This record gives sequence, structure tokens and C-alpha cells, in this order.
Amino acid sequence: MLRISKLTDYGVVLASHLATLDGPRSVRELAEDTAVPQPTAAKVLKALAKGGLVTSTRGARGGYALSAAPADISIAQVITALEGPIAVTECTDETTDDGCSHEEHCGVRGNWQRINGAVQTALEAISLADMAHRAGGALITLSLSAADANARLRSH
Amino acid sequence: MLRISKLTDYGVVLASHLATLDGPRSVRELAEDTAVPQPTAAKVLKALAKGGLVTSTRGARGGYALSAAPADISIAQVITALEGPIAVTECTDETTDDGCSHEEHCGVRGNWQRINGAVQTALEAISLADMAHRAGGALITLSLSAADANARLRSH
DNA sequence: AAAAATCGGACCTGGCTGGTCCTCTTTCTG
DNA sequence: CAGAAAGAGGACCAGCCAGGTCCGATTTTT
Ligand code: SF4
Ligand code: SF4
Repeated sequence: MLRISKLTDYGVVLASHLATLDGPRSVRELAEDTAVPQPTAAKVLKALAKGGLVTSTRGARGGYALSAAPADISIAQVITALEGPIAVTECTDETTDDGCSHEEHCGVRGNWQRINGAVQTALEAISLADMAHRAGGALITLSLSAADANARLRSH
Repeated sequence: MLRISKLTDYGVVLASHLATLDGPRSVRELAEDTAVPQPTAAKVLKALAKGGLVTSTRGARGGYALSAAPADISIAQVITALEGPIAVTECTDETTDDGCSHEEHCGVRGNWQRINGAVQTALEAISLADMAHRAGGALITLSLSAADANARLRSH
């Protein structure tokens, strides 16, 4: 299924909604607007705050707000904040020194890492501003071109 | 993490390895070559067979072989066979009539579906032949272009 | 002082993933 | 024909983690 977790999805929803606002809002308000259960929304927002994507103000009249302009926050950041670095396969996760035993004699590994890179690049290119606008903004298109591929490789 | 399951990964490894061979091989042989534990490899190959990606011959001297040319099998097919249709979010899975309650008033849904489509297209474009060759074949490149995006949308 | 919020956890539970094993059936081979 | 080799088709289990709830402490406003 290649699915992102539901919590992450909520994170994107919450963040995108925040992108349409200016000032900080309380969890209750945000939860109501997005139809996400309050406790869950709170958990997600806490994680986003820990990731530095949103800023929180405590106390009465406190709440959450984006820490940067909507166009400057990518959904890749949201995903990373909620569920760690993007890694399609186990071996593409550089943080944990792996669990995949073979990795040495695995022929497909290199290609997976390139796929992973492509996905990551794509998600990094999509901003909250893009997501906030219905049917708006940039869309990923994928082209398959050996020339481009090699160019990309050489440039790294 | 956005990760594919380990079983699926093994499926890709096994299928890619099969792509480098011509005749059918037994599970034992394939497991040894790829360093995948035999019982697990058997399970994976059974799933691939059910998905029609590999053909099996029973009895002594039996085994598994690809059911088509390596260039004609995409890793998207492998993933689909192992873990169902590609669905980045819950609402992009058309088979199950959803679990995501809101979906109605969810502003980001449309964009997710486009992302999903892009990922799917990308994975469909990568063949086993590509994966089998180390550092070989086509690579996905991503371009962000509103014009292309709209063109793609209109064409659907 | 009281109310409104977030912070930082702990906590639980169900489902799923990874992995094993066993029994049947089919086919080849001697 | 008999036995060995190999896949088909499940059942089965342990561990993990996602999803979700809740509570006490802290901070700020009123
Ligand atoms: S090394 Fe190979 S088998 Fe291991 S996670 Fe990477 S692609 Fe999968
Ligand atoms: S409808 Fe919205 S909240 Fe539900 S799965 Fe799709 S993107 Fe996520």
C-alpha cells in the first residue's frame, strides 16, 4: 500500500489548514475545523511543534501557528516530523544503522535509493501553500528519461 | 517513513533476480541466491504467482519463472500483488470504501490523490529489467510544472 | 485566584507484519 | 509403480506499533 500513517495525514491536514490562517489558533478550534478528534489533533500538533514546524504559545489565548510562510514548509517536512525520515525501504534509512542484513549483495538496493530520492524530492517540492489550495498549485509530473537520469547522477 | 513492507521488498528482490535468469528455478535455489529465508521466499513467490506475475511449475524439477519479459513487468505490479493497490492515503484506496470519515470537507484530499497518481505512474514506469541492472536503466526525475500538471489533469 | 491553554508523558488495545510450519497435490525419475 | 522433489494452500503465532485516550504539571491571561 505504501501508505503514510493516519497521524501523518492528519498532520498535513492540520498544517494545511493552518496555512489558510494567519494568527495562532487553539487546538479545540483547529480540531473542530478539520473534524479531527481533539486529543489526536493535540498529539499531532505537539509532534509538529517538536519538529519546529509550528510555534506554540501557552496559556490562555494560546495556540498553534505556522513557524514559517506556508510556501516555505514542505509536506516532506511534515512527514519527517511525524514519522521520521522518508525511507521507502529499510536500507534507505540512514539514521538507523539498518536492519536489513544482506544489503551487501543486494542488487536492487541502489535503484531503491534512487527511487527514494525521487520521492523525497517530490515531496519536498510540495508546499503547504500548494496543498491548502484546492486543485491548486504545482503538481508532480514524472518523466522517465535516461539522459536526465544520468545527468542527475553525475550532478551528485 | 512511507515504507513498503519487507515482504514486498523481498518480492522485488526475488523478481529482479528472476529477471536475470531464463528458466524456472526452485524456491531453494532462489532463496540461496538472494539470501532470503526459504519459507519467507516461498510465501512471497506464492503471492506473486497468485498475482499472475510469475508462473509456477509443480512437481520435481519445478519452480518459478517470470510470466513475461522483465521489461514488461513493473515494480508497481509487484507491490500491488504483495500488498494491494498503491494508496498513499486512505482515501486514495478505491477498493475499500474507505475508512476516512470526513473526506467530504477535506481540502487536501484532491492533492493527495494527485500525488498518489504521480507515485503510481513512477512505479509503473520502472521495470524489473531496470531494477535488475545495477545502477542501470531509467530513473525517475521529477519536474514541477503547472503547465504539465494541468495538461495531465485535462487528459484524464 | 481562577480560567484557558499547552507540555510531556504514560497508557492501552487491536490489527498487522514478519515469519514458521504442516498437510495435500502434482510431477518427474528410476 | 514407488518414491522423491517441489509447489499450493492454509493455519498459526509472537511482537510490534499505529491509533487513540487521558492525566497531571506548567504557563499565561483575565
Ligand atoms: S538492501 Fe536490498 S533487501 Fe535490504 S532493504 Fe535494501 S533493497 Fe531491500
Ligand atoms: S480524505 Fe483527507 S483526511 Fe481522509 S484520508 Fe484523504 S487526505 Fe486524509
